[in-house]
Amino acid sequence: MSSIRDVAKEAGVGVGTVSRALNHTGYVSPSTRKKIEKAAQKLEYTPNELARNLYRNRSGIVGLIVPDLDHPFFACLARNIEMELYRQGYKTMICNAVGISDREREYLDMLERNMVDGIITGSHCLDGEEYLKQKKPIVSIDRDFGSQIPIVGSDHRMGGKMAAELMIGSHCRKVLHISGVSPNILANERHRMFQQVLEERQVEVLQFAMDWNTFHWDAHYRMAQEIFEKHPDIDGVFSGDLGAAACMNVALQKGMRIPEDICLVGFDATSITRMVYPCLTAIRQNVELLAEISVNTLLDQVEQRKNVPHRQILEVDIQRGGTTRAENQAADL
Amino acid sequence: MSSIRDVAKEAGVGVGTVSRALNHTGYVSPSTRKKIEKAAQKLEYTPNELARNLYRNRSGIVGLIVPDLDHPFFACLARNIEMELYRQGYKTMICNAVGISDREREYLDMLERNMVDGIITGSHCLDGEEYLKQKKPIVSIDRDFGSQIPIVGSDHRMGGKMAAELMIGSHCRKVLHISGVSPNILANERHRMFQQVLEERQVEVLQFAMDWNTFHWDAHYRMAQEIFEKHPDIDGVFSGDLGAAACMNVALQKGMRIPEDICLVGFDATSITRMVYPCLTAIRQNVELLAEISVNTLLDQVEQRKNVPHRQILEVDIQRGGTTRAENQAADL
DNA sequence: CTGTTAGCGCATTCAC
DNA sequence: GTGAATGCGCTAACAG
Repeated sequence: MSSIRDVAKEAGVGVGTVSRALNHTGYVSPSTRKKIEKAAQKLEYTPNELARNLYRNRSGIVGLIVPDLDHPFFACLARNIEMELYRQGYKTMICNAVGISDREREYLDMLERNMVDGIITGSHCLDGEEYLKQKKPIVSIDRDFGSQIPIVGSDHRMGGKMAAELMIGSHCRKVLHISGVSPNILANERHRMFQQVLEERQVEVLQFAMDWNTFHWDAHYRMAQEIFEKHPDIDGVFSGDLGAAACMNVALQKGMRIPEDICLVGFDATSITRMVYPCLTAIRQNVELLAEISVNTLLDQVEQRKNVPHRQILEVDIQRGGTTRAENQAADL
Repeated sequence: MSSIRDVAKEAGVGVGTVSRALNHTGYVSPSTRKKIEKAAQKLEYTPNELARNLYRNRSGIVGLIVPDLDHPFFACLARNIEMELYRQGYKTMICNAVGISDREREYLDMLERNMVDGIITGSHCLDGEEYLKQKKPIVSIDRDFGSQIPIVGSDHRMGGKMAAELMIGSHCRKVLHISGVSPNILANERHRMFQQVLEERQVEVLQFAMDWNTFHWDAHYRMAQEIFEKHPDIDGVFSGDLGAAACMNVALQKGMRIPEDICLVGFDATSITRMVYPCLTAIRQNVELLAEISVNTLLDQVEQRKNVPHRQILEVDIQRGGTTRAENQAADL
């Protein structure tokens, strides 16, 4: 671990010159530059990022908090965010919150400790207050923490409407609606809208609340079993991809035909919707754009490039699969 | 951003005392401790991790390189590794390599720059040489870089054998075997073994090579379509979960019955094998243990706790699903 | 164009 | 018990 000093000594110059030469900042004569580069090479000099960070008081790291990495939507989101951050010269530190609010809090602490330059959070365990205390940049995905923290998310309202219309177009009469329960998240608008549109058309809607912090498959599967035990007569399901896939699995197991006996619509349109057979009809979130905008909104603040809007809502669209009927499509959006 | 100096001034003591008091290291009288704590609270002092890192010459961050976060196996692995690292007081910096060897290389650079204390790599793009140059701790998952770098992985040999016996037990006569191509990875033993066992029993095996660095669903799906076009008469498929699921999807689409017309066995047994219907029979890797051992092997080096074994191979087991026949199970393992 | 100096914030000697 | 001094490795300002 040779330092810049060793290089300076080896090249017979001052440390400042070495710094300028190696960073291509400021003037340095071609001849001394050569000497320095040679010395650096000889000593296998590599700059110490830790020292640089201290001086600059920034780490070039962005914290990303997700509820669970092992969930198709968040895995995909994390991937895209990581790539966009990388493209812009930042590293991603990841935090799997899995319903442990302590972990979320500790990540916020890292903000104050200058460990990370900013945070993008897709988790919702912690009280809004904890977030509002922060002075460094934060971007929230899908949850509204109030005017202080920029939020970016999908148009859940439209998503709920689209899903409802898919149900109507499929002639469903009794649909089950699985929703999480968490305050101030955009997803709530989707749930409200879905129910409203269907009830206007006299379609019965059964609500099924799922613990918001449950993300793994087995829990979804057990839930699906419970659902069909309690409500064997439903003819439609709207849920996150995982919930819809689980219901589909149980329905098939019970010998139900899709979409004749039951229609299913997922939300997110992650790749799992295309793995199951028939492919799951789903409302698609634009994850790539979500990632890009989250990152830019954060970095605009970190680098003080410009002011950021408080709220950015992205369009959603329909991924048609084989779990809804195509006839009589609702065209009056 | 008040520093330890401000606190010292506020409390009317020296910086050294503040440091000792706040870190609970060394003696400090109860009365001055009180003063210091009060001052710290008043100034909202938070230690600057960046400065600490420089002094200690370590960051407490471990780099994790995966081919693609948006792949069920690696997402799950990353999740478990992150949690184990967290449990042991480390943060995880994630790198999605997606076949871009530059990114992998840059991560290795971060090692030398003291940005991360060690690396766990599950990616395979880069030449082994690049890795061998490193002096700081590295742990490889599934790829053998030679005696310098510890490797941890699953017993692919046994996995291949188990899969072969599942095929035999299902009376397959012509199975398609999808394998990636990459040198020095443990998975190669699985491929070799699978073929060997089947050929000993006069079962025909068609090899299908897939680009190792392709991980997303659509590519797998297209591959599956190509496979059934070229080989409509196969009655068995062995592949990674994604490949098996894709083949299953296409087979169902073609009206084939499972497992009567075609049997499928996946490798990894990620949650997607339980999403599809019927559930996919698969050889399970013990991801939790894989994560735990990788982390411990790395940290044993980072913290110089003890010497680590060069090679650690974990058992695999069978997750029985509905895509193979249960009769005539091979019991002679 | 280049060398010297002064911190970035902290933790650890070592005298007192 | 405690304070002052030293340095982790680097960069930027300032004289030369």
